[in-house]
Amino acid sequence: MNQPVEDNFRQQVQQIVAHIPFGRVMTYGDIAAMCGSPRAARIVGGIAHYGDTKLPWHRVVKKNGSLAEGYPGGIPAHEKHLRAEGVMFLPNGRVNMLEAQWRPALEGGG
DNA sequence: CGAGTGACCGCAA
DNA sequence: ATTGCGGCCACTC
Repeated sequence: MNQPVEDNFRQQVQQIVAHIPFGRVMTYGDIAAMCGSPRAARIVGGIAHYGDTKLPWHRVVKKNGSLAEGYPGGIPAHEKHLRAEGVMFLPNGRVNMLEAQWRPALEGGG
C-alpha cells in the first residue's frame, strides 16, 4: 500500500487527476497538498501543461471555482467539457464547488 | 548545470 | 468586486 512514488511529484498529481471521478472536479491547491506540497499549486498546473495531456485536466479547477486560463481552447472550452460531464455551473461562470468538488475522504464514509 | 518560468494561492487596500 | 504584490516549488530550455 506504500509505493515509492514519493520521489515523483507529478507522478502523484497525474495519479490523483487520473482518479478524479466523472462529473467531479479538484483544485490545484488540494491536489498539490495531497502530493505533500500545499504550496505547489502552480506546479500542478505546470504538470498539466508539461505532464501527460491524456489525463482529465479539465476536471481540475482553481480554488475559487473559476477555470484555468491556459487551458487548450480557453475557459469557454474548459467549461464545455465540464458541462458535458454534468458539472453544474453558476450564473457567474464558476463551478458549483458545493457539488462538483470531489471529496475522496467522504468516498469511504458517505 | 544554471536561470527563468508558470493551467496558483493568500493577503491587503 | 477589483487590483497589486510576494511566495512557493517543481519543471523546462
